[in-house]
Amino acid sequence: MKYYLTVPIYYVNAAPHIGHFYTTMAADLIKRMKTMQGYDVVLTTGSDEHGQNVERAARKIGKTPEDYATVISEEFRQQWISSGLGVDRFMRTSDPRHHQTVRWLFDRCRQNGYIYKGTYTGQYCFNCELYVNEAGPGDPCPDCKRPTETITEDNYFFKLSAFQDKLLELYESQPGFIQPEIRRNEVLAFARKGLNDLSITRTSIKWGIPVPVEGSHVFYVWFDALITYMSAVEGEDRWPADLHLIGKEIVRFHAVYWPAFLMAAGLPLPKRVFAHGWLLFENDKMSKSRGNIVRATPIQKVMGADALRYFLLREVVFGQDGSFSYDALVGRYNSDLANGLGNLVSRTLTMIRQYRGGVIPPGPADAAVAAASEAAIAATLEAFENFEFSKGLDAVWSLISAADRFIVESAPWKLAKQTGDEEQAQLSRILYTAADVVRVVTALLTPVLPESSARIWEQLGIVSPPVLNGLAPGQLAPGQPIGTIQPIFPRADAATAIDAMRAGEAEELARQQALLGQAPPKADLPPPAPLEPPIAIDDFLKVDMRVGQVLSAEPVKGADKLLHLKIDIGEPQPRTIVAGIALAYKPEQVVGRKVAIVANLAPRKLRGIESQGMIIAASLEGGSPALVSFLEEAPVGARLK
RNA sequence: GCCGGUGUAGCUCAGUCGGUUAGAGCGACGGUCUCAUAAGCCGUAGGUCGUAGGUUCAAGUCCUACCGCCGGCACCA
Repeated sequence: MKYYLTVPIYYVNAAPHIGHFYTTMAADLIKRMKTMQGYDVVLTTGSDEHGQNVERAARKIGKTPEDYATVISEEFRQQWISSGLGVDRFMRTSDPRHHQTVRWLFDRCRQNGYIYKGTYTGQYCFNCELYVNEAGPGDPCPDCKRPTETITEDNYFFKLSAFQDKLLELYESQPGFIQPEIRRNEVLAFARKGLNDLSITRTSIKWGIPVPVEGSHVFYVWFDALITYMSAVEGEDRWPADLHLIGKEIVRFHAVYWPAFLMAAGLPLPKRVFAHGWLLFENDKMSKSRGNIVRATPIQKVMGADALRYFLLREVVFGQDGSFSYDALVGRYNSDLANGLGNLVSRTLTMIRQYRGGVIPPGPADAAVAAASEAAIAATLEAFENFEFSKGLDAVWSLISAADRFIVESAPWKLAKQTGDEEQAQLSRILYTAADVVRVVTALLTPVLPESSARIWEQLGIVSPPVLNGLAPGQLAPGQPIGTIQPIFPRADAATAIDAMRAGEAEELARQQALLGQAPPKADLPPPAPLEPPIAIDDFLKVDMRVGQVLSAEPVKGADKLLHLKIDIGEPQPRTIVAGIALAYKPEQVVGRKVAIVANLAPRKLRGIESQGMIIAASLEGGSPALVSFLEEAPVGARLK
């Protein structure tokens, strides 16, 4: 039985962070689970290396795109190795074998009549490498908001429009093709609206896969990157994939374009596309501009690789957005792993050592506990099969909790003080029951906690760990000696651990930035607005700017952006100024504050109030203002020049 | 603007086909055992189930409107 799953190949424009880790770790978990069920599993990922952004980033630090991409690609590969993630094939889009597969697929689509050559004139976003059909000259890109540029170029087009019906039929006939449901609804809505043909080549880019025959064209990113799923296993009889595991932001490419490409080429389609949600950092979207991206490595170093895996799978409902925070991580670790699992292992083994000389005593297991084990096994496996990892883990922990309760209720330490045969046999059964739960729990957790479960097997004295198929309570073999007892999850001091993670994070960030070139690529910052034409000093001096102090501020009725300000600039009467800063500043935040105003601006009525000047503020991303202020003492009325 | 999702304890979330007194974990507080990692176990507090209507013998659950948040599409800048 074969099982082929993929995670996206990652773009070398950024170094690996916890978001990349999340997807790949989930795939590793599925792989381990399938392997334990007897499948022959292959997991692929790789690096997406082409495109103008990479060209630019490389040039900025004086490297060729190849060299630059190689460094970052290697960084990703190392990340998976050091995190213990079982990536079997790693395909780089720059790999000649991949180029061959892309060109082969293109030829097949063309032979089947789904490729044609056309001319595109219109707006183009160089950052996203995206044609913006609807936009007019100068309009911003709908994705990244940078200005688009007008271009005219010859392209090859893919007849996506020809596949609307076939795709809809696919979604209908295979309801599980796109999961979860919410993503499926989106794709359905998108496809039902009608599909436009897709330009799949670019002449404006050099760094890419050359289109057959046409020297000056290279393939567009999505007619390149997706195909690594095939090129990675070329000649292995693996295609089609059983599962593409992706983030929700690339659903359309995987659920619409990709099956269409494959249909056009007459190739089998993947069985399933599963899109997980985003990882937020303390409830904010992680982004470079916020500077709140977190890396996996420092967390793993402090808390252990398994702790991070456990946290992400337990805390975040797979498929939905979820948030990561150091606090929550340490909390989960202490309450679930240390106090729960770790402590159960420890107390069970210690009693076996003390009361039974370190040898697993004979059973049978307590009937009620065995029933709880059986229920937990079924619930966990079913949940895992449906990728409901948090639910599955919940079921495991309810078994751990049942075992703790059983131990307290049967109080083996009291029986240990009694010498009667019946009491001693009873004690053996209790210890056996507890140890058997540890065995069941550890087997269920093996795909989730690979390192820790290996250590538990060792301490339990089990040489060949059980597989998931056929796992049942009461199968622990009595008579075997246990190993050396050591804490699996020592309790962590929150403050110390969090400090260590933050410090490690800062180091790791610096290391990654060095790899990417001294300054990290600024590609995601919009270019500053173009400068106004030069003016003479006299022109500037016509603008009379003064230091003012806000005396009062109140909202303007019927306008959510406006504040009605009274500002003292040293005149007998304070100025009335209506400023569009209400979204960024509450009235009480500006009262008393020194600001800079344009004092000789012609008055203007805003919402019925005459505004006698304007307040100076920097215009930030998204249009929100940042008021100018003074570090030194600036007397009211002083002129700015 | 259209479509979809969502709103339940301090936090994260369950809650089936409408059916007794709305649950769990974490956190807080109190008690208790001693095998265990200051762990475990028992208990307590904490809820106008977003708001307002409606259907019903009965509504967290179904319907309508509105509000908040998230997402998709369209639009605006």
